[in-house]
Amino acid sequence: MRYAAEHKQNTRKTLLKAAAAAIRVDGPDRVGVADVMAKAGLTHGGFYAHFPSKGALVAAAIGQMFEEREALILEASAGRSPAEALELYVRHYLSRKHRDAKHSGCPIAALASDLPRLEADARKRYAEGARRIRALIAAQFTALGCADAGAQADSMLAELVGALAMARAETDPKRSDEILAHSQQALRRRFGLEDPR
Amino acid sequence: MRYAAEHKQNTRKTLLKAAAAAIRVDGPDRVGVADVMAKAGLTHGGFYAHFPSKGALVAAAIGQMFEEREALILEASAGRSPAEALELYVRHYLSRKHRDAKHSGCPIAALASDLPRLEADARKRYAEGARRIRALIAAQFTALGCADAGAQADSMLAELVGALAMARAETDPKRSDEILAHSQQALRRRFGLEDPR
DNA sequence: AGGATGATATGATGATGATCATACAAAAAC
DNA sequence: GTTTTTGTATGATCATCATCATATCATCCT
Repeated sequence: MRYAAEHKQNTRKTLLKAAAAAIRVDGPDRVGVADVMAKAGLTHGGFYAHFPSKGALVAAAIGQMFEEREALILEASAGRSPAEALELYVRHYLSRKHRDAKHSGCPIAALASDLPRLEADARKRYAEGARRIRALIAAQFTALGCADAGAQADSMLAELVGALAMARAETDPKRSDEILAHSQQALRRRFGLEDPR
Repeated sequence: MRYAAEHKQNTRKTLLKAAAAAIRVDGPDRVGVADVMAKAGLTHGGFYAHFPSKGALVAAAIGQMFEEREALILEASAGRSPAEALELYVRHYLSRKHRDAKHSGCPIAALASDLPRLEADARKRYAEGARRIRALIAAQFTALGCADAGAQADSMLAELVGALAMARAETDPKRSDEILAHSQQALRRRFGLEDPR
């Protein structure tokens, strides 16, 4: 059937969003083409009208995740001082809510160990996305007058990603909370972020 | 054919080691039963004489990885002061060698994002292993006279794991080296570890 | 020596999943 | 109103993989 002019683009976007959510939760290997199509209310056959292969979908979905994330970060830091923005980022990143919202959280943490196994295209998108997020953090450090803003951003991001991943892997809820709290405390102290509570 | 009394146990151990290496490199989903058997010089059919299911193999292999790692850590810290042991651990963890040795490196980083997707058995083994490694680090902090050794260990481990995972995901070798170096520098400073060079 | 044992091999089964050829249906163009 | 056009659906194909039933065959035990 013939659809409105932008229909295909809309469908593509829907597929990307569905894939971005599913891949974060279940990983690139456990997510099937048919799953993604079904989540968009379609059947598996039409998939190849939108993407040349599953690998291309995975790569594009990774791009989508980072776009979503960047938009969220920019929105959250708008109109805030650098210190406030950083404090908010850390607080959200290491919250129970973020830990439990695997379908929409930070792609760096969600896919950290999957990445080295993916094909070149997907790896490139991920690396670029990670660099952009790192740049957003570094910009705040620069605004704070830090000399080595890039190094600070790398270190902060590493602890954020590691703590979130470990908290998600931990089976004991109390220990999981503790992991988040300990890194939150450490990050606040070492970057001089005030606790607004 | 009838084999020596401990032959089956030896084979089991061989399978576990092969699985432990393969799973770290390719992930639990991309590693097939036949792959593991082939790496042990056997054919796929005999697998179920050793493990009841693939899931059981994955869980046992995760246990194996942590055993290997703990032994390595204990060996490396034997006869060293707490500060020396911590410094060495950080230096090795964030080395290019560790980054590039995916088949034998720290399982926490290698499987971080796979874990939440595995079955309960595997998750338990991983969580226990992570707790034991954390305890080894915490013990060094305690020996150094730290009051909140557990919190310090959590924070250090988080940055180690995050930095290694991100360095492995990065496609640009220079940036990858930088990520390792920045976290190494940050960890040294904040925990007062001397650079022996 | 010869049968029993037990680890491994062979080969099959059923499920799942990526890919693709072809059919369809309805809006748009005339 | 008829003809194109073009997203989507149907159904098939081929590969991979976990699982398991059964066969093999060298050694141990009697």
